[in-house]
Amino acid sequence: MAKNSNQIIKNLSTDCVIFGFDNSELKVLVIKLAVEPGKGEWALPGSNILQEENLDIAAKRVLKELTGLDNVYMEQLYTFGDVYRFPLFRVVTVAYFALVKIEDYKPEPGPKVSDAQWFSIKKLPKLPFDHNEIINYALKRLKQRVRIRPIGFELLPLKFTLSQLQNLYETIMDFDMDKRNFRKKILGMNVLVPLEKQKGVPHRAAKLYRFDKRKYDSLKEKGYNFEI
Amino acid sequence: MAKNSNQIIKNLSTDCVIFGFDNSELKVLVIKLAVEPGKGEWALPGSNILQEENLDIAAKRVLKELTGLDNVYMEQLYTFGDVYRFPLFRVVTVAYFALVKIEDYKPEPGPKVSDAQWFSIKKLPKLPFDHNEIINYALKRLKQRVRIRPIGFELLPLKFTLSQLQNLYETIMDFDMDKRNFRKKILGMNVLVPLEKQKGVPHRAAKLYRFDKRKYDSLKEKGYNFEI
DNA sequence: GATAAATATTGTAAAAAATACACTAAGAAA
DNA sequence: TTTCTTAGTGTATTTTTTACAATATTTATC
Repeated sequence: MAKNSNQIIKNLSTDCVIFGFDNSELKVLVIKLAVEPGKGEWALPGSNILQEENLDIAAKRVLKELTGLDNVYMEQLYTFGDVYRFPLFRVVTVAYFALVKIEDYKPEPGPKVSDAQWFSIKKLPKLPFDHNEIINYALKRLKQRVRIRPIGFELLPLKFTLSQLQNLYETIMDFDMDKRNFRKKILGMNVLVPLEKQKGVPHRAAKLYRFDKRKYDSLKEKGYNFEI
Repeated sequence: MAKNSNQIIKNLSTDCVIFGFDNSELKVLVIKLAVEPGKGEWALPGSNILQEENLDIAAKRVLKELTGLDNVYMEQLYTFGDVYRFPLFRVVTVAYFALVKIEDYKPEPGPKVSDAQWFSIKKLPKLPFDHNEIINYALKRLKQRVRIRPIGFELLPLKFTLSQLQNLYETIMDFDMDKRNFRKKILGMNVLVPLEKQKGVPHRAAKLYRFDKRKYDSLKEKGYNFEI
C-alpha cells in the first residue's frame, strides 16, 4: 500500500447526533444509507475514522460527506463501545452532537446516502445498533448544556425574537417559563444585540436580536454565569 | 488463532486519572512502567482494550491490573485521539477518571508496574504522550462534578467530619467557604448520616458522618438539587 | 375608521436563597 | 486552671428568584 493516510481504522467510527429546531419541535437528522452495511435503514450519520485523522476532524468530515453540513456547532458526546453494539465485528464509536440552524440547511446528501430527514425527537423511528441510545444520551446532554451555556442560538436563525428563543428553551427543557422573568434573565446576560424589528408579521412586530459571540467569549473569560 | 477474546485492539486504549485526597492535597496516582513501551516513565495507568471487552470493563480491568484498585468510583471522561498523541502508531484512548479513598489504598502494583506514587496535582511531573492534558481535563471535570453532585465522599474515608469534607471541597474548588454556610447547605441535602464522635484527637472531638447512598439515589430520582 | 385578533412589551411585590459575620463549647495538654 | 486547638451554632442583610396582569402595536376584518 502506497500510503497510509486514507486507510480506515476498522474498529473505530464516529457518529453524529444532529439537532435542529423548527420553531415548534426539536428534531434530529437521520439518513438512509444507500450502501451496505445498513443499506436502506434510517441511521445516524457515521463512518469510520481514518488512520491519519484527528477525531474532531473525522466527525466534521463525516458530517459533511453524509449531509453536506459544514461549519456547525459540534461537541464530543461520549464513546460507545459495547462489544456487540455493531453486529458484524467490534466497532467502538466516538459520538458527537451538532446543533444546526435548520432553516439554513439545504439537504445535500452525499453519494452514500439515499435520503435524509428530520424526525421529531418524540417520534423517532427505531434505528439500528445503539443509535437510539446515543440520541437519548445526546438529548440528556443538550438539556444540561442549554441550561448553563448559551448555545441555544446555534439552533436558531442568526436573527431571532425573544419569543422564538424562549420557545426553544421551553421545548428543549420541557417546561414553561414566565415571559418576563425569561427576558430579564436572558437580556441580563449581556450577550444579545438588539436589531431592527421583524417585518411582515400580521401582529405587533417583535424586535430581533442576534447572539454576540465575541461578547460571550469575553464574559466567559471573566467567569460570568450563564445559567438560565 | 483459537480464540479472539483476548486479543487486543491495537488502535484503542483506555487511560485512567485516579484522584485521591490526603486531607490537605488533591493527588493523582501515576505509575512507572516496568515494560516497554514507556518503560521507566511515570504515566497514567492505561492499556489496550480487548476485542471482547466493553469499555467500562476494560477501564476497570486495567485499573485493577496496574494498581490493584477495585470497586472505586469511575466515570468516562473523554476520548483523546490526536493522530500523533502516541508516537509509534495511531492509538485512540478512552480516558476515565476514578475517585479513591486514599487511606484504603494499599499499593499493589501489578507485574508490569515497577512503582506507583501519588503526586500532588500541583506538583505533577511531565508525563509522556498527552497524559498531562488528560489530567488537566479530568481536573476540570472533577471541579464541575463536585459542585453539582455529592461525589466528594468517594475521596474520603467512610466516616468523616464536616471539617474534612469542607476542606476537601475547598481544595478541589480552590476557594474558601464559610463554615456555617457550608454546614447548613451540606446537611440540608439530607444525604449525611450522623454517627458517633471522633476519638483520640487532642481537642474537641468532631462528630463523624457517613454518606447515605440509598437516600441520595432516592432523592436524585425525585429531582433534588445537590449544588454546593 | 372602528373593532377584533394576535403577539410584544413592561414592573413590582413577595418569597426564597445566598451571604456575611463572631462567639461559645469541648477536650487535651501544659 | 490555664492554654491551645478545633467544633459547633444563629441571625440580619443582601441578592436572586418567583409570581403575577395590564398596556402597546400591528394587521386584518367588518
